[in-house]
Amino acid sequence: MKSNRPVTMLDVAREAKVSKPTVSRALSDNPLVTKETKEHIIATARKLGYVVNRNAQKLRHKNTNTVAVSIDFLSHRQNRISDPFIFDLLAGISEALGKKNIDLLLTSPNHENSEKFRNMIAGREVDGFIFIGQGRRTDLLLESANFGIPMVVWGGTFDNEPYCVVGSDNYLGGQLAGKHLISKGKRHILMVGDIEHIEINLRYKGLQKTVADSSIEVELSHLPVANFSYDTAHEVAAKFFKHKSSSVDGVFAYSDTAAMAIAHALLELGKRIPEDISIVGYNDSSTAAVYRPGITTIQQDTYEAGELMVKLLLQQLEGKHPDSRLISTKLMVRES
Amino acid sequence: MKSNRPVTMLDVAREAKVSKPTVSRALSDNPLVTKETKEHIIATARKLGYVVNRNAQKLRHKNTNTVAVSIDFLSHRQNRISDPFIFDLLAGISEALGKKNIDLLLTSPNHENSEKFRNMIAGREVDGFIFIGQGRRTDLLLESANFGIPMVVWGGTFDNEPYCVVGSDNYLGGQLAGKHLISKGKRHILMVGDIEHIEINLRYKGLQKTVADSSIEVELSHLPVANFSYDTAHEVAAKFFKHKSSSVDGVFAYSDTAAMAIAHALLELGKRIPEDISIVGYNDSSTAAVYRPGITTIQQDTYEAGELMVKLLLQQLEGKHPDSRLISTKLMVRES
DNA sequence: ATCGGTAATGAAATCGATTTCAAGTATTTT
DNA sequence: AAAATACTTGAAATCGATTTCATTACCGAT
Repeated sequence: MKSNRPVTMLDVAREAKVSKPTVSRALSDNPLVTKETKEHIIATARKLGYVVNRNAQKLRHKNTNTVAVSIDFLSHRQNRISDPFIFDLLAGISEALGKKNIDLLLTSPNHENSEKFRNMIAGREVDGFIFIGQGRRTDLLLESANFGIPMVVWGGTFDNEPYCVVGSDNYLGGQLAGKHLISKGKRHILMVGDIEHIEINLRYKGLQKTVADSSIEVELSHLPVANFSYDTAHEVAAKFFKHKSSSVDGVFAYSDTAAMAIAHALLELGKRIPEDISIVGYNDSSTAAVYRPGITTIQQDTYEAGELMVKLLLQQLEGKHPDSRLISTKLMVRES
Repeated sequence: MKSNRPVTMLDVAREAKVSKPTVSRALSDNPLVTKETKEHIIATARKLGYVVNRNAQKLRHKNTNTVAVSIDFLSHRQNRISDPFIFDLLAGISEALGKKNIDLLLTSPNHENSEKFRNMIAGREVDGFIFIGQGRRTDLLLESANFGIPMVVWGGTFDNEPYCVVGSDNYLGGQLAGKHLISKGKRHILMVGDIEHIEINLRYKGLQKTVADSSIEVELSHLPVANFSYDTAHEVAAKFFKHKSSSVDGVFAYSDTAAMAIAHALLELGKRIPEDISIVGYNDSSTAAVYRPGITTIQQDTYEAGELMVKLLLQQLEGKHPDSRLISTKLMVRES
């Protein structure tokens, strides 16, 4: 006549002929309890199949042991060819949290305001937030920061941002791309992307520096592209290279998707890659590897990124105010 | 002299000069409370910035209102070119749960056993599980099912699986691929993939049926590939098409990644796509769209999949035992 | 033999909500 | 006017753990 009521700590206490507090202490390995009673209690707990009720525990402990990761899936659905990079980042965060035994609550932003985030903190659902892939909603991020929500954001750092940002070292990325192209003998580099965009601007600055420091004379020009889609990049590149019989022999694109689109356009115009024009992308998205020609790109260590974001968030939970940080980037050389 | 203690229901009760239960009822829109007191209470709650403590609520309610989604990120890290499809699926699930106001806890399997899953259920952390992208760990899934964990699995259905599976309609997918190739005038179709694999086997059966039903005479053969990576598929295809000067003019590959690898190999051998050989992939991963030539593939509605998985899980939580289900698939025609 | 100190345990309070049940008030019925 | 019936409300119990504080038992020191 087994009842369906879940096994509670009291059940274990009764069975082991001790009191509730002793069971609690034994299971949390408190030194107050003798080794013998501890073992006995652990054994009976296992025998009864006891599992601690996390909600009761959290209520009493007042800790949530949970971090929210916010991804804007809706905006991602809209442009389907968005970076699988976000997924890699999520994997890195998941692993880092898992190692510390912290739960990961996956959430999407409320599209009106940041009240949802505030409520999740106030309602003791989560201790803090990691925001990835929502560069376009800085309003929500600023609101959240104003509420005093512990948070780390993936993206570009701008001066004095009111929250902690972790992002790619865009400046270094630009330098790496420049050095690579120059070392391949390219003498006229075209930067494709909107340099009003903070992250891309930093890459451009890095590229500029490398060109300026080069012992060889290298020309640098720039082609702005407003929109992030494959098609737009393809169109802009096709137009640019068709009309101008330019001397450009190296391209640094704002993303791998753009790099592929540009490669596509160039091949259609009969150019050879990399003999005539060499292309470097950004992100090392999984697409870059299987594309033909393989896209040379700037790779970011998503594992390191996840670890770092989690670390910085935990520091905030301890009351610290860590600065924004950059993660290392490196060049991934492929055919292009 | 503002205290830092969080605002509780008792604070609201005192401020509004009513009792705790009345506040509780007012906030949950219980008809027992008069409209006036309700409004008054809601107003003071807002004034004090009160947010219900979810842990206390869950403890008392005994519901968790949370579903776990398990993805094996580690195995994904290993083969980097794994389907971004998993990400799309996750997005679909996230949206479906969000609509029903259910929290999504993202978790990874314990690599030894399924005890972690059991504890999450017993510890009232989550009500049930959705498993995606871990077809290779059926042992964990079976263990979990034996524990009586409410669960839905993404993948291939096999007869009498002891848990609820949602997957692509592989048989229909095979038929669609076959019809497409035949309509493009192809007369010798090669199925590439391991037909011991349940899902791929179903696609093969669908393809066979279509070939058999065709008014035109069509030859069908099969090339097994053990491993799921790009490189293996490329190698196997290169060898096959180099040695055999075969009559194959249509290929149905087990995935988009394989389709691209095969296309790659064929182009290297000087074949034209689709003039000489036409290729159909599977999954409509984001790579398939940007690849050149664009890969014709079988698309699955991930939005629908997410909705369905959530629906079936909720049915289980109501004590029902829904059958496994297939989601609709359709042909996405591109250049290949 | 008494005292002080330490080690191990348990009774009761607590975390912050919800629910049960009793009680009070207002309204209608006879 | 008394009784029966609704409506509202609140006191106390409850969910399942942890923590505080008091208590007991045992040891060595005086």
